[in-house]
Amino acid sequence: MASVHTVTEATSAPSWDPYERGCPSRDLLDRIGDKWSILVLGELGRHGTSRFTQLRKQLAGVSEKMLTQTLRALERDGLVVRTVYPEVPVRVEYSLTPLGVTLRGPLKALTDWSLEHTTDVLAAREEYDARAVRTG
Amino acid sequence: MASVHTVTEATSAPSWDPYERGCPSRDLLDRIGDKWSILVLGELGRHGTSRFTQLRKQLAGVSEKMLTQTLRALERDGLVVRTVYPEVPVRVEYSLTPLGVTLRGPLKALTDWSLEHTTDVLAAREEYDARAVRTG
DNA sequence: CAGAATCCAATAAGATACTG
DNA sequence: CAGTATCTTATTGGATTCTG
Repeated sequence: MASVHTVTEATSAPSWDPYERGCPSRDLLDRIGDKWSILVLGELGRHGTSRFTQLRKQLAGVSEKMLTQTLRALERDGLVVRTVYPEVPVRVEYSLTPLGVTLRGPLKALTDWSLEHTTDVLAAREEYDARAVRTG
Repeated sequence: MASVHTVTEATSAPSWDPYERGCPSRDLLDRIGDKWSILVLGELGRHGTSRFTQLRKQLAGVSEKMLTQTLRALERDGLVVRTVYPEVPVRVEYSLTPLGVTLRGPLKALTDWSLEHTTDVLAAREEYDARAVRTG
């Protein structure tokens, strides 16, 4: 999966044309397709708002680094908003932007599908692997 | 971790439990989230059936290796079926399985979203980057 | 045609330590 | 708390060469 963007070279203009060939802009699909984005978006969609540490626990397994990167990327894409409360110690809350909310539907369709068809896929894998063993 | 796994060892049983914590099974999301799966699925969804070389052209940019890997993974997951016609030279056709067809809806929702909101995301990125520059 | 095999460069991911 | 910095390992992706 591609680039959780190495930021540093703020390429203002993308070199691809989102309209060419009706192509669904790999760039955007990559973002939601990366390792944690869907999960983060899902959590914020369900929870409404979460703090950094809270998210870390909910996503069980994500490292601080990855969570930060994912959150930053989502923020940059206008899907998530980061609010800092200058208390002591500082409190930071994340939630979906209106644009992020429009992604909830499509995302839910996807996670619903995965929940619904997990057993099918697992079965298919077992059969495939079994056949592979027999075939050599 | 023994570095002995050269991929080739058909990992029969996954070590995670898809039912724990109502988690939307990262394993499945990972599959469709990888670099080419969505595009391949999309092509097969639109086209109905495609041959290897045909797919390579339609996906413009995929290497043989990646296309093969993606196709194999999708086949293993029961989403794509591979049919070999023992002609000379051999002809191989790929198409969606019934299970794969059930993914069309969710996937279309996603690609439609990306088409619809590309400009929004692009605008958000520019603003974010502009602010980053000002902020330092 | 439709891959398989191999090698190598680029990225991503994770662990750990440190900070305002 | 909410990160940042740094280092190391693991995984990806692509180019190339070869084959039934």
